[in-house]
Amino acid sequence: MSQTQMMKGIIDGCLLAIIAKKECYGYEMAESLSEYGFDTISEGTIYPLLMRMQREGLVTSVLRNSTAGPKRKYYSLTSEGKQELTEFQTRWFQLEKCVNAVIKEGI
Amino acid sequence: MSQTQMMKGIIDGCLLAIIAKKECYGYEMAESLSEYGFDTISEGTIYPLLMRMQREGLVTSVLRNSTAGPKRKYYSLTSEGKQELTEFQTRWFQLEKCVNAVIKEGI
DNA sequence: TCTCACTATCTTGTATTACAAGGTATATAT
DNA sequence: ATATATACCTTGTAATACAAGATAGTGAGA
Repeated sequence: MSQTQMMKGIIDGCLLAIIAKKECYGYEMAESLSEYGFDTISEGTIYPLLMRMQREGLVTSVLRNSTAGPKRKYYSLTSEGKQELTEFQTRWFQLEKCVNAVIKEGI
Repeated sequence: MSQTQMMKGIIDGCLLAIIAKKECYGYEMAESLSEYGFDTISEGTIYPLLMRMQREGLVTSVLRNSTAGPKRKYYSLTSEGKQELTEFQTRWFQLEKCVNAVIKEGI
């Protein structure tokens, strides 16, 4: 069992939460997740997720010039994305409650 | 994004926690997880996980007669299993902290 | 008796996931 | 020139959770 496996399905929601705070690009999100305390999350994980969420209509993107490298693809939430974030938060709090119940209490 | 995806990698640890409380068999663990508030977790999920964890030396099993159906395969934690449970708890609390930070706070 | 419901385990096939590894390309500093 | 940091993307792989279904024992009621 690895930290990796425990992450499954949760990174998506965290990316939505990060984008909700401010318009943001993939490379920046990877750094942001590290600052929040996550183990380094590969760009090979993040970029496909962003592309899938765009395909699903949860986010939109625009290219903007950077002063320090190639163009950045900035993502924003759509209204569907905002709704999905809300639903993710609900699922997360539910999961948190259940796992803590199993871990901490006796039957 | 589904509840399903968010579960990935977490069920293992919850099973270890349930077995730690008392010797337990697969079918019973499925019911137990429901009582803890989890959405129904398929037996097609649980049995392969138990078999994998046995293969990895985290649990052992014994067959015992049942008064109400076929024999039950009761699982117990090995010392490796106990250690893995401890490590799972550490990883879980870390994950919990990080996800809540992303969801709740601004940068 | 026979059939239904419940108990209990396991297998097969599928979609999805996270990632390592590597490729491509731009900008700045040395 | 070349190195470093920035920035995006693709390919191939191992693992995951599950739906669906196979198999089988037990007990209750028609």
